[in-house]
Amino acid sequence: MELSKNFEPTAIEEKWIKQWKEKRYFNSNPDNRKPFTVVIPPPNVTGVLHMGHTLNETVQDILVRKARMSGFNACWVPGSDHASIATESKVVQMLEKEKGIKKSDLSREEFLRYAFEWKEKYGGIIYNQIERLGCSVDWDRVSFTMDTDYYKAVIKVFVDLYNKGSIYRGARMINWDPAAKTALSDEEVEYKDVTGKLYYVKYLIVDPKSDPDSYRDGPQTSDFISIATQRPETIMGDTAVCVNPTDERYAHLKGKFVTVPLVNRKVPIIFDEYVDKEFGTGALKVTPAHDINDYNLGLKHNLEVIDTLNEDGTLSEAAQVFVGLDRFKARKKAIEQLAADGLLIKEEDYTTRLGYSQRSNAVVEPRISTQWFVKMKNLAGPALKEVTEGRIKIHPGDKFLATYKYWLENVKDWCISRQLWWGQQIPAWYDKDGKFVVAETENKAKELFKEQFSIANAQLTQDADVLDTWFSSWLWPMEVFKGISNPGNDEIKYYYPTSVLVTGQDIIFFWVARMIMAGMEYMDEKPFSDVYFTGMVRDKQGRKMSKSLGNSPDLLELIDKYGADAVRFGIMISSPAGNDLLFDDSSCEQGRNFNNKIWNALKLVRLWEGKKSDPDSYRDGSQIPIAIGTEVNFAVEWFEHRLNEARTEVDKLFQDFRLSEALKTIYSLIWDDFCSWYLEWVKPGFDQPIDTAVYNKTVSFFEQLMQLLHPFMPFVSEEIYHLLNEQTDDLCVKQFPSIKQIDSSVLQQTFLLKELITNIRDAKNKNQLKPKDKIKLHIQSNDASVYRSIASILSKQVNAETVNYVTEAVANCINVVVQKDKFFIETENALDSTSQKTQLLKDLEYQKGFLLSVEKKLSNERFVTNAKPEVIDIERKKKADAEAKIKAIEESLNGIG
RNA sequence: GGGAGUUUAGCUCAGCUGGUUCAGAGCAUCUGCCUUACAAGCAGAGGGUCGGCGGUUCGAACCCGUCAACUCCCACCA
Repeated sequence: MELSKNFEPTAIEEKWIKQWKEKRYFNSNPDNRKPFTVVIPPPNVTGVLHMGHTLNETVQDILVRKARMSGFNACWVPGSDHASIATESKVVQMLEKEKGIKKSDLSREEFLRYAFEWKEKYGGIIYNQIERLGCSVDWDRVSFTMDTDYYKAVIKVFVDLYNKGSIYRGARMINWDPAAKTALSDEEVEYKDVTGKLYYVKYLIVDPKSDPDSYRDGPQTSDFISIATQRPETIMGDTAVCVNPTDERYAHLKGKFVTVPLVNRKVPIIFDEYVDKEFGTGALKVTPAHDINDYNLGLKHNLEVIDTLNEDGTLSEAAQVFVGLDRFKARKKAIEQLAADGLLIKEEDYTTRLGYSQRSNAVVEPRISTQWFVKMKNLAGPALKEVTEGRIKIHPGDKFLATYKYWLENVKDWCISRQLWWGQQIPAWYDKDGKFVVAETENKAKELFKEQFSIANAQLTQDADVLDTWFSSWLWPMEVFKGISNPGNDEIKYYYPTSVLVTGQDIIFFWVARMIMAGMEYMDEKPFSDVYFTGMVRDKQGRKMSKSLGNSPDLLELIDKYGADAVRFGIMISSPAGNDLLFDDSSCEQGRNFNNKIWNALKLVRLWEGKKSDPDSYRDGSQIPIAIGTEVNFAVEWFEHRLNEARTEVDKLFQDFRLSEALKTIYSLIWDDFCSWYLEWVKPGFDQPIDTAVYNKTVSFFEQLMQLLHPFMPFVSEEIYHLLNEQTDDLCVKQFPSIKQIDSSVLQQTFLLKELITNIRDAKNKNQLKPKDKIKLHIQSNDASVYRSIASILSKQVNAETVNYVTEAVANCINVVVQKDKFFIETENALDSTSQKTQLLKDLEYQKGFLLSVEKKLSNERFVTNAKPEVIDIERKKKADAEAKIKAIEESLNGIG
């Protein structure tokens, strides 16, 4: 078969995706092997994979493939998350844009029908991307957080936690998203610094003494108190003004009242330590309905709560003015009005942190509302212990342990109800009087009404709200194996706990911590043993990748351009664990080049196939026949050793989750050791045959290299594996052979050989000799035997016609000193003895300087007494070597004259 | 305001328990090569007082202190 010039990934990827799938290699069922389980962090069903996903998926696939090839029953569960709020807002948008339908015009059932349609249509996109990337997931196990059983499991957990007293319903101040018109959890709020204005407003003081009983209507004094606020539009909800009790500026105001501007309500001046005397004017307007601190103050001082906002962020009737206006428009109006009333003192620029809804990006409004909450304190304890006591290991550990601990130790209750339709509807049932029970079904609820309230045949309506999407995804590692809906089944027993969770550090609280809580609560066992946090993917300039910046490359386009292997390579090569990585197309290019390098090595080896000296003698390549020339034997032995050494190293790196290091190790093993050294060493001369045993051995090495590379670059490795030889198996399920530690005697000689080749080539180059210019090489050494096994390779690599041993200097030659021995390069070209001399002198100077530093160290008494004996021995050896080399160089210099 | 992390060649990063033939790799740059697997390649070269200062040590990129810059997380100051 004719091999193409370069590696062409597209058709090859398609072929292997299909074959792997047909042969069901990635489908897992419980058996006698140890499981290696990974559950995918379910991407949002409506999304596309961005580079962050690409990184996570690639890391998972590498771990899973490695495990599968190492004797484990590897099971990687794919799936997606219904992503309640994110999806619902997309569906709402789509309905308005494409069909002109408003959500409010639809019934819940109708809306959900559209939402499911949408999910079917767009949910497939991410699965296609996962497949194209080469992810070895078990497609029979696709899970979705709104699957029927999954839905039931979520409801079951809600009911159970409620019955245990861990879920409660109550009115609290929560984060309200006025765009999505739903409550949010604390974690769904993102704070950003914004420059706003601080407005100083006059609150006129009312003296009630004139008429204590009707102070509210009492005369206003011209005296006022100045109050700084960022939110003049909430003035109408003010129910007090608060100052610090120790603030002497305001001591005279005890018992007095102020008039709230715009609405002329009289409210008391209260005193509380909470107020910072130094900030603003030292006086605070208290708006219990619209600020968490004010709310707490209100509770403490028993203040009235006036909610002046509607759920969509417009002003409500209670505001009395600007009713129906959006809060930001109302702010403008309020400022204008205050100025007109002569109550606006001044405004100044001010930087503050505002909370934004993670999903709708609307400014979050603190709002009092009745919601469902999970008590977190009890759940947090075991989850904290699993990590602090080391049963769950976080990688990289030191960085995230502290964050994790802090959050769990200070965890607040979790608001889980959302005023949405897309999600699991809360299983609470109300009668017309507002009495309610929590039950999995309506019938069960009716029974409970009978039991608890002695009401038979109550007319019940279900709570309209759905659950936070994370309230379903925290069950993910259990419920993908039906561990909640069908507890104790064979699969959950086999696959749980999973092996490693690979995810972004941004969802450590949203998801990781809560999964551990749920796992401890429902399985009494951690959900995974290791957590590997990948960093955030940024662009070259260090900016976060985002749609709005347009700096996030399209995964499928990247794959089309470079190939999936190259993309995987590109994202892994510069991806230190836990650190952010700056992604750039050029690293994919490097991956593509690597593909070609391998491809070309394949072409070389395939060329040899027809040139085997004795085609039938060896098939298995397990032994080297005696007949092989020593030089080749040497190369084979060396590479065998090198391969095993690298494999040991790679295994160690895998254990530490240092995957990009592992990839670098393999990259350099293939490119440098295999292609640059080994293949050159065993390459037969032009038109020469290659020894069959060496050929077989080379193929075997190549196969092993591809196996080592396979987890990282599955397509090219599988393809090459099959092109190297007729195979009876596929690489993706081929088990790694055990690593033999080879006690190699050739290592010293390899160093020598490499150094010789490099130095002699360099010397030729510096003397204007082309690589193909023939030379005669004379070696002057006390121990010629060390050169015996490498002389043949050496002569070939430096293009020496002859290699012989001499006892004294040879005249008119290029002089090279390597280690302790002298080499004389005889050539027909004219030589420039000056440049040679310069070269040798430079080398001599360096060696002398080096010797000096070593001697200085060794003559330092305190070094000799304090340093470890091994270290001293090393220094002594350095000294001896340097002295020998200096001697050799000096002799060479004398020879040149 | 609290906490964590980062700072090594133009860029992205290695450098594990402190020991100068370790100051490295890959990109990028420059110079030479279409040498019969590979120009998406090969052979070379330049480039860093390891953020600043101080300390511990016989010896520090590595340990300690301090300062600076950047990044992230957490927190209710109008």
